[in-house]
Amino acid sequence: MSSARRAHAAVKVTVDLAILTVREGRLQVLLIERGNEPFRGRAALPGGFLRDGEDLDAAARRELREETGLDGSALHLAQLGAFGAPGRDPRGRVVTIAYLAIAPHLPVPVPGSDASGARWEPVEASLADPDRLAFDHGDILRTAVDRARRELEYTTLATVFCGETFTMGELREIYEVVWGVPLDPRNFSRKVKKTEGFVIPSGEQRVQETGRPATLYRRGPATTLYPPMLRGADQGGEPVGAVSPAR
Amino acid sequence: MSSARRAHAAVKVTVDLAILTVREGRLQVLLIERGNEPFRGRAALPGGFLRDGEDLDAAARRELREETGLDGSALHLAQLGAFGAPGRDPRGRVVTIAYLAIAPHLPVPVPGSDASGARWEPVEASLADPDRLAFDHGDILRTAVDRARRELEYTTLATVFCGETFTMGELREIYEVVWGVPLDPRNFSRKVKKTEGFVIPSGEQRVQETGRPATLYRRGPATTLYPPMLRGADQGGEPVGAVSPAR
DNA sequence: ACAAAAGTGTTGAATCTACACCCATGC
DNA sequence: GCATGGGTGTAGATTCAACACTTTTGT
Repeated sequence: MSSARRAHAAVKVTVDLAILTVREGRLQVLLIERGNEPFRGRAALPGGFLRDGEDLDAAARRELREETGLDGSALHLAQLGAFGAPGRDPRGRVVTIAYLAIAPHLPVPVPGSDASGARWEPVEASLADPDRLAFDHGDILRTAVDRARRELEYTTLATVFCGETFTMGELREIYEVVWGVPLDPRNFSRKVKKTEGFVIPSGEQRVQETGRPATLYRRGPATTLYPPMLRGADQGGEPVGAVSPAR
Repeated sequence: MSSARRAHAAVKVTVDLAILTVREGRLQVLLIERGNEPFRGRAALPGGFLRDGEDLDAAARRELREETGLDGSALHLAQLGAFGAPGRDPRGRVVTIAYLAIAPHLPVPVPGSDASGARWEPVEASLADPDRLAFDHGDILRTAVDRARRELEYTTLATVFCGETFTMGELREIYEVVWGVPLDPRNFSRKVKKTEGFVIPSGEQRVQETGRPATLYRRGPATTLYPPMLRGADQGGEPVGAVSPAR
């Protein structure tokens, strides 16, 4: 217990974004290099302070646009939760609202970026060293990846990793990369097609470098998957965000 | 777009709790009657301001204790997310971090309560009128109930609704009440027992008012359920907290 | 022809659902 | 005995996992 105990702590609120994509066969996250103190020169998730009169979701979309040039209305954007440990920001008491954004396989590093250097990096690299990212961004990223993995099971989230149209193989690659397990192409295809509203055939085909041309699909109207896509047992992890032992 | 647009909005942070239990065959939420403005006399979720140097989770546990007399370490407590729409609190800019707490079937209203009147109320009643609860607490409660329903499927959350020991019938009642669907007692029992680590027999029995005595169980070590408990198709709802159309 | 990727069919194992049936208690 | 809830057995439908096999392209 610290001694300071005035009620109504003076708090600043930031919004931070874990923007994930699948590139080069790996799950990658968009990082910026911090141009200012604290943590100057360190890699960090893009984000910034909440403005007066601004909604949280709007702030997330604005930061997305300012720092990456991406259009928030086209991306999946969902709140992950609040991170507010007292010592997480050396400037003072700062609570951040973390967001998970999913980007389709994008051109490259990112156009119109505000920050010194924005780049994609494989999440394993970012998570390998707990102090690789500024603040508690390692924790946030871990939460984001967990969430993305989980949501692939029960929702159609995987389709937003893909472009406007995509092949069954591309969609399957999303699952394989995010989950880190190989899936049977035959059974995968069958299951996706059988799940009502998951994907709809666009009527066109795409010629591959090799092999038979693949049917192109686009997102269907469904958001939740029933039955869910399975990735086998275990997976561990707390029930989503449990705080107390509760056991 | 509002005109005020200084960066670094001055914000206060509160913590609000949606405390759920199953009582009298219904899913109920703990409400207090507000003793101060704004919304004086209106029903609201318990909560209060974050203090200096205090962790978010610690604040949630403190409010739980202060306002309800419950011991946070014994309850399931998990963050739901942040709610921060600009107009949600007439006192100014207040972002709240909402928590979901699950309480076992408790004695009654609640001992040692701080607030004028704390009471349990069926969630349908609280949600029937969008303005029944103060602030945006209706939204928060809806999110909490959705989350609880979802977590019953994939986690052992149901056991924390029960006391230290419980019968299969009591555990089943949790599912039936929270989901609002009847379940087959025979299949339910079999499935729970087959899921490793969900429950463990305590070796004792409880004599009922009527019928054969029931075996008493206590929580097992598992936190996630595989395979999950199923409640049939649909359910609808956005993919958990999607913000943008993303479609 | 051959490699490579897209797809279809099939089969055995596991699971879900529904329900018949037995067990143990209070009245 | 009989009502009531706890609990086991079992059969048919559905789903899953694994893999043989066919289709369609580029080289």
